[in-house]
Amino acid sequence: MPELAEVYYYAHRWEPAIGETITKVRHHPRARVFRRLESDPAETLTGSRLARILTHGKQMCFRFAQPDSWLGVHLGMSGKLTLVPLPYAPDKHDHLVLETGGHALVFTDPRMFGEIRLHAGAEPPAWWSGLPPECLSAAFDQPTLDAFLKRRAKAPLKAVLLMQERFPGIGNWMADEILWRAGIHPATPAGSLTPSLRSTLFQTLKEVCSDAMCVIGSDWGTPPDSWLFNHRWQDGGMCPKTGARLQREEIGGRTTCWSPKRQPRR
DNA sequence: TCCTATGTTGTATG
DNA sequence: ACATACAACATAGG
Repeated sequence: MPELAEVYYYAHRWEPAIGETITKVRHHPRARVFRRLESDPAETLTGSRLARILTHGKQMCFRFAQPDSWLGVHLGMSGKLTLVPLPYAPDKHDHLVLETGGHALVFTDPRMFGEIRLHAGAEPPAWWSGLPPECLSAAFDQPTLDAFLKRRAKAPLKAVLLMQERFPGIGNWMADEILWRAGIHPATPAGSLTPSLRSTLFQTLKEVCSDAMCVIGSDWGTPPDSWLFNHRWQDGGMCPKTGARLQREEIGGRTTCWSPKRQPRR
């Protein structure tokens, strides 16, 4: 489900538990979400204190102290985090439940495309320290974008924007929103953009990321109808800019929505 | 019953 | 080695 801003939103559902100590850990070790686990959650986290909440694109990291450890969470397609009062009876798809004195911190994910990772020790694990620059950081600049578009020259832009190695946090709806605002057809080969369109794409990408963080980031706000967001989900939607019917088709392996008038195929 | 779903990874192919 | 395309993963809901 979640992209950049939704990930931030869900990560901070656990905020009230900062400073609290984990008294009990419940999990189903055989669930797919634990496929790359490198240490046992109960042994590693019990008695340890939640110190910090961090997010990076679609990745989350919860820092625990005394002893030090790193809990990674990826929500996949259907994952969520919630914080509920105790006592709490775990639901069918609650794969990890951390209990403190007052709260249950719950990771739930019916489809199990999400993932839980865990690393014990003071040094950050590679799965956290090796992430690419965030889209909203200064290190993500125009030359960075240009170089990547050149390397992925023949792939459709829609597929390229979904690559987390360069665009951490961008998902299906954000990619469509970016291309729609930029007026670029999603099937356009990444290497074929003029310098002027590359500049437009860069600015639009930053804008969509920052708008998403403002609207969804801390509370859950629904994006306004002036975005493509509210019109792209099902057949029959209308473009809020042109008033014409939106088109939907699979591009880059994902359902893609665009406005033919604004985003002409070249 | 059939289709879809805000994601990533492994594998095949060029 | 690199880039691209696609099946596979598992479940719920329309």
